[in-house]
Amino acid sequence: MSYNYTDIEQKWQKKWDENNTFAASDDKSKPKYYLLVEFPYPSGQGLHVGHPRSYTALDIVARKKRMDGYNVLYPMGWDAFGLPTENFAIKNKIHPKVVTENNIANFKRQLKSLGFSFDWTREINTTDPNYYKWTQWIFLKLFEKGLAYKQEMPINWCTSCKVGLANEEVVGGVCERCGGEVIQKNKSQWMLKITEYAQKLIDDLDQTDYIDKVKAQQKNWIGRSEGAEVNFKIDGDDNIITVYTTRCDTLFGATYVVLSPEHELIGKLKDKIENYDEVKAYMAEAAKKTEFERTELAKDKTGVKLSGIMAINPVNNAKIPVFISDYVLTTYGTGAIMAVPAHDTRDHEFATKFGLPIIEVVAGGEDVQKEAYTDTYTGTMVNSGFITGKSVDEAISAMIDFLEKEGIGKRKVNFKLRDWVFSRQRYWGEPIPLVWCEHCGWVPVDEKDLPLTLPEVENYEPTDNGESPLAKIDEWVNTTCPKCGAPAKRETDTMPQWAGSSWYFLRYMDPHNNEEFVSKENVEYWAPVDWYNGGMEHTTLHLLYSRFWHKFLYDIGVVPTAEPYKKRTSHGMILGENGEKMSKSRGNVVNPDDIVNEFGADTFRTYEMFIGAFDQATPWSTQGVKGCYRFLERVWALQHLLVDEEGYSKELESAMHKAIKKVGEDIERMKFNTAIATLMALVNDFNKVGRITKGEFKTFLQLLNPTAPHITEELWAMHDFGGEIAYRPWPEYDESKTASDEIEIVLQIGGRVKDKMMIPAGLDKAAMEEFVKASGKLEEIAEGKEIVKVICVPGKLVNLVVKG
RNA sequence: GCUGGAAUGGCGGAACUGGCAGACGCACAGGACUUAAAAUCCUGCGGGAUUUAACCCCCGUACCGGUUCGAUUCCGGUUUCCAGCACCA
Repeated sequence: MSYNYTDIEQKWQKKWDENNTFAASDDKSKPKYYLLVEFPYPSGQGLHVGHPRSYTALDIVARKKRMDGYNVLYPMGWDAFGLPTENFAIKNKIHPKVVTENNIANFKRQLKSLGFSFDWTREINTTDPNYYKWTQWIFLKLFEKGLAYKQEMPINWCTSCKVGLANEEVVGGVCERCGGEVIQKNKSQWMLKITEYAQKLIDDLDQTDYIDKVKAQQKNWIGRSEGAEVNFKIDGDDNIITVYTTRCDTLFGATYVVLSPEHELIGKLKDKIENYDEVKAYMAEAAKKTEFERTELAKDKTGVKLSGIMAINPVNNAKIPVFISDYVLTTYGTGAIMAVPAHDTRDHEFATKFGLPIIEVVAGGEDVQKEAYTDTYTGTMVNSGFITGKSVDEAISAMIDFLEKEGIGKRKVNFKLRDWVFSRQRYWGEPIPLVWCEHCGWVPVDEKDLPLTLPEVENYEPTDNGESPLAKIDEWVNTTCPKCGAPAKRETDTMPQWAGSSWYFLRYMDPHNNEEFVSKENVEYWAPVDWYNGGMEHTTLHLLYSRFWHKFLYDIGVVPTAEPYKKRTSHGMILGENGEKMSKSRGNVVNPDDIVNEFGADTFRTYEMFIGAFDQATPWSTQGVKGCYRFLERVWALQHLLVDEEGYSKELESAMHKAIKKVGEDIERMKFNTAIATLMALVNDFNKVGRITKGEFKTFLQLLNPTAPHITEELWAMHDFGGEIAYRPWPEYDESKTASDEIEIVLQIGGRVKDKMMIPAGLDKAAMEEFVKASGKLEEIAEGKEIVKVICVPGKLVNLVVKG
């Protein structure tokens, strides 16, 4: 009988489905293990081979953990709000809800065809009103605690999607999703105060077991810097310019001050600025540029001096000029800087262009008139009054003490992280459950009236004036104030796609609860997620947002842990066969359906794990898939070698124990490729020996089961080994049996292998040296040369140092 | 520029704490089976020198240097590539 993967796989998938084999148990007395993969956005393209890399990996871990006796939660759902669905709906005149349903059906079929052990009884969908009721509820809690606020501010506006974007969604000056041009546009937007959690989001990374690059990238994005704010008086005026600097030790070298073109002081000083027309023109010019243009044109510094305005350097009372320039960002620090051209490249460039003085205050560089000396942390202060002669570190703390004592400055920590723009002017998202009342202001919709559902509309096209499509539906917009009953209007913006995914891992713990977003009992049992795997592209978006929401929920006492995810790992991308990123335009996309049809799900899963190091990008190889198919065929053929004998045979006993240990450890370490290599080597061993005992076959099937569940269950059932592998404990190994009685060691001279010999296992260093010396081998390989030194490494080798 | 990571055969990749470099797979070559091909099975497979053959020898983990009895692994420096950030004061 040959290996008929299609029949086998359908048979077992049906069985698992009907029996809910992998539903997490409600038995809370068992130890739990919560594994999470990012739930997909059900796009029209269907599953990509990149999705199953993550799903298969944690499916293997899930199956292994079940065999280890854990109550495993491994759920799946749909992150289904979002622009592509809406755009498709508009183009094809189908309701987004219908598009979503169709896409989900297709995704689900594909996922099931791969035999993942998801708990489908807990499936969730962010667009389901029973789900987004709680997304809205959490938003209202944020609003209640003052963490959601509406503000008129310049936002990133995608001209193609006609929607505002969060900073995290703008990549290289263009829209992350569609690549369209992003401009700055003033709009009144709902914002979430993620900045309030900036410090905690950094600090609490210490409690987590995230891979280093994720931690590094999050810290980088939050961008903490320590420095000081310093006040500069304006000569003959009461206004003060406050600047932010990380290097207050260089204050004696500050020869001018620069304001961002949007700085509010410019308006206040209007009457005193002699060249206001010129200044105004520059401001207008800067406002027209997109943020991208401003940074792209960085090579050439531009700016205008505010004639008639002089600032006073507080440490030496020098009168210094004030400029506006777009190289100073309004959104960071105070929107104003003190310029130290001797020790900052940008300031140097600007000073050179405008003929401003350059004063060296840290010694050690070349000629600061020619080039800024920026590598200054080891230098000594010069030309710096009371801090002259101090090291940079000493100078910084001395200066901060001075500033605080004199009341002209203070220590200050800044973050690059900005508040989260939370409004979207689109239809296919969660309605923001707030009502605007002339008398009461923004009033939350009553909790009992949640969910506030999306109205049925004819037309969900975005409007050119930046209003949400919901704004056109009068009967929905016009309502009464929940507080005073007066006529009022609903907020018409919707939430961004990131809202639903910011807490979904909590809903899986209790997906059908109508009273609470999750019951206390369940969240206390299941939280936190033990292991979360997902793409690096979500590090600064989803991962940061969901940590923020979770921390908030922790602070209001509804979840028991400060961090949502204990461990976070990330898989590498699967590239096209040509080594390029897979994309439709490059024509190198591989469809999982084709692979499943031609080789089966078990082959697909095995190949995806064997393809290369899990955390690294690797090109797809159709030949490689065939190799994995051959392996499974050889596994199928093992039954012809089966002999009626329990236990392990003498010659393979050690190999079996080693394999159990290695495969188990490799799964924990995400070394799936070497776990499979071990199993392949084992099949080679069985063939070499020419027979396989029942004990060996059983153990082998169990070790392979997490990777290739269908074929292994089938072989197990065919040979009446009893029950199903999925419910059996993981095989045990005996450490003492992983070593053979005799081991081969290497004899070296000067680190070069000269010979090998067999010695008894388990000898300590002295005994080993004794044994090797007694064998006479050493003299033999030394070939008459004098042996100066003998280095013994137990169980490994003997190295000689010889003379002559 | 900053932060993180990587570089090993024709290819994907192994090598746990410094101890036999190239596991496992692919591709390729030769052989068996076959009328033939495919499939399958067996053998070989980093480079070089040498040889009837085997043994043996030399070089080799991006590059230069160091530490060590011994370095793919540790240290210093260089180059290239990938990812993220980027006028963040």
